[in-house]
Amino acid sequence: MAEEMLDALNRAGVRLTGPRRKLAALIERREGHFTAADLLKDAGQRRMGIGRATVFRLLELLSEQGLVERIDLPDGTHAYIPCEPTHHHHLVCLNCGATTDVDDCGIEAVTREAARRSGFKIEQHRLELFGRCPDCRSTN
Amino acid sequence: MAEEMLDALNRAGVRLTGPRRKLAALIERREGHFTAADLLKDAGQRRMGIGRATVFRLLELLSEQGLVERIDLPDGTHAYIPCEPTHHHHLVCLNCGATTDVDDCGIEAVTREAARRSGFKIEQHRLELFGRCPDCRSTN
DNA sequence: GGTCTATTTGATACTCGGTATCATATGTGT
DNA sequence: ACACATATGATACCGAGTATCAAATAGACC
Repeated sequence: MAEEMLDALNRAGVRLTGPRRKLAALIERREGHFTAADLLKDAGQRRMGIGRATVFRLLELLSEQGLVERIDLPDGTHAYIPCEPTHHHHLVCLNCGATTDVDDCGIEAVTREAARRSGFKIEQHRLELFGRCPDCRSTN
Repeated sequence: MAEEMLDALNRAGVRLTGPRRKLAALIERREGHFTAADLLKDAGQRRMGIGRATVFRLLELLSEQGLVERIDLPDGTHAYIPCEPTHHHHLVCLNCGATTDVDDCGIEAVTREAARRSGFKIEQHRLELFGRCPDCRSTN
Protein backbone atom coordinates (compact mmCIF):
# COMPACT_ATOMS: atom_id res chain seq x y z
CA MET A 1 0.00 0.00 0.00
CA ALA A 2 2.93 2.30 0.54
CA GLU A 3 3.93 1.12 -2.94
CA GLU A 4 0.57 2.21 -4.21
CA MET A 5 1.07 5.67 -2.77
CA LEU A 6 4.53 6.05 -4.22
CA ASP A 7 3.27 4.92 -7.61
CA ALA A 8 0.51 7.47 -7.41
CA LEU A 9 3.00 10.21 -6.56
CA ASN A 10 5.05 9.18 -9.54
CA ARG A 11 2.02 9.30 -11.75
CA ALA A 12 1.23 12.74 -10.39
CA GLY A 13 4.65 13.86 -11.61
CA VAL A 14 6.13 14.76 -8.27
CA ARG A 15 9.39 13.59 -6.74
CA LEU A 16 9.88 10.53 -4.62
CA THR A 17 11.69 12.15 -1.77
CA GLY A 18 12.91 10.67 1.48
CA PRO A 19 10.29 12.32 3.67
CA ARG A 20 7.54 11.17 1.34
CA ARG A 21 8.73 7.57 1.44
CA LYS A 22 8.98 7.63 5.19
CA LEU A 23 5.56 9.16 5.64
CA ALA A 24 3.99 6.67 3.22
CA ALA A 25 5.44 3.89 5.37
CA LEU A 26 4.02 5.48 8.50
CA ILE A 27 0.59 5.80 6.95
CA GLU A 28 0.77 2.16 5.96
CA ARG A 29 1.36 1.09 9.55
CA ARG A 30 -1.61 3.06 10.82
CA GLU A 31 -4.93 1.40 11.41
CA GLY A 32 -8.19 3.18 11.00
CA HIS A 33 -8.35 6.92 10.72
CA PHE A 34 -5.63 9.26 11.84
CA THR A 35 -4.99 12.96 12.08
CA ALA A 36 -2.11 14.99 10.74
CA ALA A 37 -0.97 15.33 14.35
CA ASP A 38 -0.89 11.54 14.75
CA LEU A 39 1.41 11.21 11.77
CA LEU A 40 3.59 13.98 12.99
CA LYS A 41 3.88 12.31 16.37
CA ASP A 42 4.76 8.98 14.74
CA ALA A 43 7.51 10.70 12.81
CA GLY A 44 8.74 12.56 15.86
CA GLN A 45 8.99 9.40 17.95
CA ARG A 46 11.19 7.82 15.33
CA ARG A 47 13.34 10.92 15.22
CA MET A 48 12.82 11.42 11.52
CA GLY A 49 13.11 15.18 11.34
CA ILE A 50 9.97 15.71 9.37
CA GLY A 51 8.34 19.12 9.37
CA ARG A 52 4.73 19.91 10.01
CA ALA A 53 4.27 21.46 6.60
CA THR A 54 5.61 18.38 4.86
CA VAL A 55 2.99 16.21 6.49
CA PHE A 56 0.17 18.47 5.39
CA ARG A 57 1.62 18.76 1.93
CA LEU A 58 1.77 14.99 1.50
CA LEU A 59 -1.74 14.52 2.81
CA GLU A 60 -2.95 17.05 0.31
CA LEU A 61 -1.14 15.29 -2.54
CA LEU A 62 -2.50 11.90 -1.56
CA SER A 63 -5.92 13.34 -1.20
CA GLU A 64 -5.75 14.81 -4.72
CA GLN A 65 -4.87 11.34 -5.95
CA GLY A 66 -7.77 9.86 -4.00
CA LEU A 67 -5.56 7.59 -1.89
CA VAL A 68 -6.50 9.34 1.29
CA GLU A 69 -9.70 11.09 2.17
CA ARG A 70 -10.46 13.65 4.77
CA ILE A 71 -13.56 12.96 6.79
CA ASP A 72 -15.43 14.82 9.43
CA LEU A 73 -16.02 12.75 12.53
CA PRO A 74 -19.27 13.16 14.45
CA ASP A 75 -17.46 15.15 17.12
CA GLY A 76 -16.46 17.69 14.48
CA THR A 77 -12.78 16.83 14.21
CA HIS A 78 -11.08 16.04 10.95
CA ALA A 79 -9.35 12.77 10.24
CA TYR A 80 -7.74 11.16 7.24
CA ILE A 81 -8.30 7.62 6.07
CA PRO A 82 -6.43 5.66 3.41
CA CYS A 83 -8.71 4.38 0.67
CA GLU A 84 -9.12 3.37 -2.92
CA PRO A 85 -9.29 6.09 -5.56
CA THR A 86 -12.76 5.14 -6.76
CA HIS A 87 -16.02 6.70 -5.74
CA HIS A 88 -17.22 5.19 -2.50
CA HIS A 89 -18.31 6.01 1.00
CA HIS A 90 -16.89 5.33 4.40
CA LEU A 91 -17.95 3.31 7.34
CA VAL A 92 -16.18 4.38 10.48
CA CYS A 93 -16.09 2.51 13.77
CA LEU A 94 -16.86 4.89 16.59
CA ASN A 95 -15.05 2.68 19.05
CA CYS A 96 -11.72 1.74 17.48
CA GLY A 97 -11.58 3.99 14.44
CA ALA A 98 -11.44 1.18 11.90
CA THR A 99 -12.82 2.09 8.51
CA THR A 100 -14.04 0.26 5.48
CA ASP A 101 -15.22 1.46 2.15
CA VAL A 102 -18.64 0.71 0.79
CA ASP A 103 -19.50 1.32 -2.80
CA ASP A 104 -22.68 2.88 -4.01
CA CYS A 105 -25.35 0.60 -2.69
CA GLY A 106 -28.39 2.48 -3.85
CA ILE A 107 -27.48 6.05 -3.12
CA GLU A 108 -27.93 7.12 -6.68
CA ALA A 109 -31.62 6.41 -6.33
CA VAL A 110 -31.75 8.50 -3.18
CA THR A 111 -30.07 11.48 -4.77
CA ARG A 112 -32.34 11.22 -7.80
CA GLU A 113 -35.35 11.25 -5.54
CA ALA A 114 -34.03 14.22 -3.57
CA ALA A 115 -33.36 16.07 -6.81
CA ARG A 116 -36.86 15.39 -8.04
CA ARG A 117 -38.43 16.68 -4.85
CA SER A 118 -36.32 19.77 -4.50
CA GLY A 119 -35.68 20.87 -8.05
CA PHE A 120 -31.95 20.97 -7.35
CA LYS A 121 -29.46 19.57 -9.79
CA ILE A 122 -27.27 17.40 -7.61
CA GLU A 123 -23.62 17.39 -8.47
CA GLN A 124 -21.85 15.90 -5.48
CA HIS A 125 -22.79 13.96 -2.43
CA ARG A 126 -21.10 12.83 0.69
CA LEU A 127 -22.29 9.97 2.82
CA GLU A 128 -20.58 8.94 6.01
CA LEU A 129 -21.72 6.05 8.13
CA PHE A 130 -20.71 5.64 11.74
CA GLY A 131 -21.15 2.65 13.98
CA ARG A 132 -19.36 -0.36 15.41
CA CYS A 133 -17.17 -2.72 13.47
CA PRO A 134 -17.66 -6.47 13.82
CA ASP A 135 -14.86 -6.71 16.41
CA CYS A 136 -16.03 -3.90 18.66
CA ARG A 137 -19.54 -5.11 18.27
CA SER A 138 -18.82 -8.47 19.84
CA THR A 139 -16.12 -7.62 22.36
CA ASN A 140 -18.40 -5.01 23.82
CA MET B 1 -38.25 31.60 13.17
CA ALA B 2 -36.41 33.79 15.63
CA GLU B 3 -39.42 33.03 17.84
CA GLU B 4 -38.76 29.37 17.38
CA MET B 5 -35.18 29.79 18.50
CA LEU B 6 -36.10 31.78 21.56
CA ASP B 7 -38.72 29.20 22.48
CA ALA B 8 -36.15 26.49 22.15
CA LEU B 9 -33.75 28.38 24.39
CA ASN B 10 -36.51 28.72 26.93
CA ARG B 11 -37.20 25.05 26.76
CA ALA B 12 -33.52 24.37 27.23
CA GLY B 13 -33.73 26.31 30.47
CA VAL B 14 -31.30 29.07 29.61
CA ARG B 15 -31.84 32.80 29.84
CA LEU B 16 -33.27 34.96 27.11
CA THR B 17 -30.61 37.60 27.10
CA GLY B 18 -30.23 40.64 24.89
CA PRO B 19 -27.34 39.29 22.85
CA ARG B 20 -29.21 36.04 22.25
CA ARG B 21 -32.29 37.85 20.98
CA LYS B 22 -30.23 40.03 18.71
CA LEU B 23 -28.28 37.11 17.31
CA ALA B 24 -31.45 35.10 16.73
CA ALA B 25 -32.77 38.02 14.69
CA LEU B 26 -29.57 38.16 12.69
CA ILE B 27 -29.72 34.45 11.95
CA GLU B 28 -33.29 34.87 10.81
CA ARG B 29 -32.27 37.47 8.25
CA ARG B 30 -29.57 35.27 6.78
CA GLU B 31 -30.21 33.21 3.70
CA GLY B 32 -28.52 29.93 3.09
CA HIS B 33 -25.56 28.85 5.10
CA PHE B 34 -23.37 31.15 7.09
CA THR B 35 -20.26 30.99 9.19
CA ALA B 36 -19.70 32.20 12.72
CA ALA B 37 -17.57 34.95 11.20
CA ASP B 38 -20.50 36.05 9.02
CA LEU B 39 -22.71 36.47 12.05
CA LEU B 40 -20.02 38.29 13.90
CA LYS B 41 -19.59 40.66 11.00
CA ASP B 42 -23.35 41.27 10.83
CA ALA B 43 -23.34 42.13 14.50
CA GLY B 44 -20.29 44.33 14.15
CA GLN B 45 -21.79 46.34 11.30
CA ARG B 46 -24.82 47.12 13.43
CA ARG B 47 -22.58 48.15 16.27
CA MET B 48 -24.12 45.69 18.67
CA GLY B 49 -21.15 45.00 20.88
CA ILE B 50 -21.39 41.26 20.71
CA GLY B 51 -18.36 39.18 21.55
CA ARG B 52 -16.88 36.37 19.56
CA ALA B 53 -17.40 33.85 22.32
CA THR B 54 -21.08 34.71 22.62
CA VAL B 55 -21.66 33.90 18.97
CA PHE B 56 -20.02 30.51 19.28
CA ARG B 57 -21.87 29.83 22.49
CA LEU B 58 -25.23 30.54 20.92
CA LEU B 59 -24.47 28.46 17.86
CA GLU B 60 -23.59 25.59 20.13
CA LEU B 61 -26.81 25.96 22.09
CA LEU B 62 -28.93 26.11 18.95
CA SER B 63 -27.11 23.17 17.54
CA GLU B 64 -27.85 21.13 20.68
CA GLN B 65 -31.50 22.00 20.19
CA GLY B 66 -31.29 20.95 16.55
CA LEU B 67 -32.27 24.36 15.21
CA VAL B 68 -28.98 24.89 13.52
CA GLU B 69 -26.65 22.33 12.07
CA ARG B 70 -23.01 22.51 11.27
CA ILE B 71 -22.07 21.17 7.89
CA ASP B 72 -18.84 20.59 6.10
CA LEU B 73 -18.74 22.21 2.69
CA PRO B 74 -16.92 20.46 -0.15
CA ASP B 75 -14.06 22.91 0.16
CA GLY B 76 -13.53 21.78 3.74
CA THR B 77 -14.88 24.85 5.51
CA HIS B 78 -17.55 24.70 8.16
CA ALA B 79 -20.86 26.47 7.90
CA TYR B 80 -24.05 26.60 9.89
CA ILE B 81 -27.55 26.30 8.52
CA PRO B 82 -30.86 26.88 10.27
CA CYS B 83 -33.13 23.85 10.13
CA GLU B 84 -35.89 21.84 11.70
CA PRO B 85 -35.04 19.70 14.71
CA THR B 86 -36.05 16.44 13.06
CA HIS B 87 -33.78 13.95 11.38
CA HIS B 88 -33.10 15.02 7.84
CA HIS B 89 -30.37 15.80 5.38
CA HIS B 90 -29.24 18.89 3.60
CA LEU B 91 -29.13 20.01 0.06
CA VAL B 92 -26.74 22.86 -0.45
CA CYS B 93 -26.48 25.08 -3.51
CA LEU B 94 -22.86 25.39 -4.53
CA ASN B 95 -23.57 28.66 -6.26
CA CYS B 96 -25.66 30.77 -3.89
CA GLY B 97 -25.48 28.81 -0.67
CA ALA B 98 -29.22 28.21 -0.41
CA THR B 99 -30.15 25.10 1.49
CA THR B 100 -33.18 22.92 1.83
CA ASP B 101 -33.88 19.93 3.96
CA VAL B 102 -34.80 16.58 2.55
CA ASP B 103 -36.15 13.85 4.70
CA ASP B 104 -35.12 10.26 4.56
CA CYS B 105 -35.94 9.27 1.04
CA GLY B 106 -34.63 5.75 1.08
CA ILE B 107 -31.41 6.09 2.97
CA GLU B 108 -32.43 3.60 5.59
CA ALA B 109 -32.32 0.92 2.94
CA VAL B 110 -28.85 2.02 1.93
CA THR B 111 -27.50 1.88 5.45
CA ARG B 112 -29.08 -1.50 6.03
CA GLU B 113 -27.42 -2.81 2.91
CA ALA B 114 -24.06 -1.34 3.92
CA ALA B 115 -24.42 -2.89 7.37
CA ARG B 116 -25.19 -6.27 5.88
CA ARG B 117 -22.16 -6.17 3.61
CA SER B 118 -19.70 -4.93 6.18
CA GLY B 119 -20.85 -6.51 9.41
CA PHE B 120 -20.88 -3.09 11.06
CA LYS B 121 -23.71 -2.02 13.29
CA ILE B 122 -24.57 1.41 11.95
CA GLU B 123 -25.54 3.97 14.53
CA GLN B 124 -25.32 7.31 12.79
CA HIS B 125 -25.11 8.57 9.28
CA ARG B 126 -24.55 11.84 7.59
CA LEU B 127 -25.58 12.61 4.06
CA GLU B 128 -24.90 15.90 2.40
CA LEU B 129 -25.95 16.71 -1.13
CA PHE B 130 -24.42 19.51 -3.14
CA GLY B 131 -25.59 21.00 -6.38
CA ARG B 132 -27.50 23.89 -7.89
CA CYS B 133 -30.79 25.18 -6.67
CA PRO B 134 -33.63 25.80 -9.13
CA ASP B 135 -32.76 29.50 -9.37
CA CYS B 136 -29.07 29.12 -10.00
CA ARG B 137 -29.79 26.30 -12.35
CA SER B 138 -31.78 28.46 -14.73
CA THR B 139 -30.13 31.84 -14.36
CA ASN B 140 -26.78 30.43 -15.34
C1' DG C 1 -40.52 48.12 41.82
C1' DG C 2 -36.18 46.55 44.41
C1' DT C 3 -32.83 42.88 45.85
C1' DC C 4 -30.12 39.04 45.23
C1' DT C 5 -27.60 35.50 42.98
C1' DA C 6 -26.67 32.30 39.40
C1' DT C 7 -26.04 32.77 34.68
C1' DT C 8 -24.22 35.21 30.85
C1' DT C 9 -21.26 38.43 28.83
C1' DG C 10 -17.17 40.43 26.34
C1' DA C 11 -12.14 41.01 26.51
C1' DT C 12 -8.23 38.61 26.35
C1' DA C 13 -5.32 34.97 25.81
C1' DC C 14 -4.90 30.58 24.21
C1' DT C 15 -5.08 26.05 21.33
C1' DC C 16 -5.15 23.63 17.23
C1' DG C 17 -5.49 22.57 12.21
C1' DG C 18 -3.83 24.29 8.37
C1' DT C 19 -1.18 27.71 5.10
C1' DA C 20 2.50 31.21 3.42
C1' DT C 21 7.21 32.34 3.10
C1' DC C 22 11.80 31.60 2.18
C1' DA C 23 16.52 30.20 2.47
C1' DT C 24 18.59 25.60 2.25
C1' DA C 25 18.74 20.79 0.73
C1' DT C 26 17.87 17.16 -2.61
C1' DG C 27 15.85 14.35 -6.50
C1' DT C 28 16.39 13.57 -11.20
C1' DG C 29 17.22 14.39 -16.38
C1' DT C 30 21.23 15.25 -18.69
C1' DA D 1 28.95 14.52 -11.69
C1' DC D 2 26.04 18.86 -12.72
C1' DA D 3 22.50 21.98 -12.78
C1' DC D 4 18.28 23.45 -11.60
C1' DA D 5 13.60 22.78 -10.57
C1' DT D 6 11.21 20.87 -6.79
C1' DA D 7 10.78 19.75 -2.02
C1' DT D 8 12.08 20.58 2.65
C1' DG D 9 11.84 22.36 7.49
C1' DA D 10 11.79 26.52 10.43
C1' DT D 11 9.22 30.13 11.40
C1' DA D 12 5.57 33.04 11.28
C1' DC D 13 1.08 33.42 10.35
C1' DC D 14 -4.21 32.70 9.95
C1' DG D 15 -8.91 31.54 11.28
C1' DA D 16 -12.12 28.63 13.90
C1' DG D 17 -13.09 27.51 18.20
C1' DT D 18 -12.29 27.26 23.57
C1' DA D 19 -10.80 28.69 28.47
C1' DT D 20 -10.69 32.17 31.86
C1' DC D 21 -12.40 35.67 34.60
C1' DA D 22 -14.09 40.03 36.36
C1' DA D 23 -18.11 42.82 35.29
C1' DA D 24 -23.02 42.95 33.78
C1' DT D 25 -27.72 41.23 33.89
C1' DA D 26 -31.91 38.03 33.72
C1' DG D 27 -35.29 36.68 36.36
C1' DA D 28 -37.00 34.46 40.86
C1' DC D 29 -38.39 36.09 45.18
C1' DC D 30 -40.12 39.52 48.10
